[in-house]
Amino acid sequence: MVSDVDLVVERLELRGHRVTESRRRVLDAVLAQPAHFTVDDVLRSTRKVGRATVFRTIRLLLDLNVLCRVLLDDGTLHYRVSTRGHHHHLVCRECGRVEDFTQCDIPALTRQLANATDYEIEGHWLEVYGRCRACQAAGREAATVGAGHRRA
Amino acid sequence: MVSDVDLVVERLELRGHRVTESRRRVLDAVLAQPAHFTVDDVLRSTRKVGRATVFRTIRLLLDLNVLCRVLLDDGTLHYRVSTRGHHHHLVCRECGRVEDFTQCDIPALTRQLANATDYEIEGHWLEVYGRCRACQAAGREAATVGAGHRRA
DNA sequence: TTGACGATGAGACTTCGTATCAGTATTGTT
DNA sequence: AACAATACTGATACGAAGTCTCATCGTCAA
Repeated sequence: MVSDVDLVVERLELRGHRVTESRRRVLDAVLAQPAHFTVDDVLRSTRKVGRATVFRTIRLLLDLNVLCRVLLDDGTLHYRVSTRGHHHHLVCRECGRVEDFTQCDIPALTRQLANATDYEIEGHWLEVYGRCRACQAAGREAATVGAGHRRA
Repeated sequence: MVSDVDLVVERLELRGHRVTESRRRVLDAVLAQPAHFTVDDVLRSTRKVGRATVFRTIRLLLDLNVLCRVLLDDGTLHYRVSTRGHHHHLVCRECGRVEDFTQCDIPALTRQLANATDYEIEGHWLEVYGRCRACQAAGREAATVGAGHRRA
């Protein structure tokens, strides 16, 4: 829904932020990325923008809910253009493809938890990992490396 | 269940790892920590053990399921002695207290998702954030700092 | 046109973690 | 007991990810 440059620009302005050349460059780069990406990917494709500015802009876009964070199961943090409000990610461990989903029954869980613990639940973070259909079909056996989390 | 030094030592030996002085120091330090801690906390309380060894040992303990990782909502990674198998965390945003829980209906979610997406679900990561009873009672209003994620 | 202030970029710095590597300790074998 | 093989260690260099500082610049509004 909010995947369009103009909409983001509008949102920036509404919040009193300036729409500068640098920000536009970062924004273009971000929107041109594949499904998910690291800050480094953006850095590499915005050669005329300072490192700090790229980080600042990405943080800004997070605050504006234009981007969301995707936690890969090796612990690395990626970013993704956020196409809806609250959602979660289903990440393929093999090819890295990401699906969004919203149909988790988290409200029920929240109620359950609140009852059981007396906490006032304010938010949650859920990432699900698996193998997408294509990777299953390709028959490649997942490496199944113990329970360890190692970096790429 | 596995919060005892001897049990961990046994587990190490079973897996063919040596129980060295350094490992014992790290283990003691870890078990002496409060509910959750960073690697740095452990580093500070194990003065005679090398930095690399502390990291290595913590990774080892993760592999042995003696520790698990807790993702705080500011994005920082903490560790916690794992008292049961698969579980999730409910973290108080104010005081940092952590409760474990297992009663989430993730199997149902998994089935649902598998049907809807044709993924083969292999794992997930869920962290829930809120305010514990004590913090609510203390009446301290949560700072409500926009949607930003800032470090401590 | 001037002043205030937001934004920028270069680069130093911090934090968290891994890789390297020479040296030490332990183990099993004979 | 001697030995080689191997596990482990700590110092340190390195790397990735991100923040902070600060002088400078651009833009808006009076």
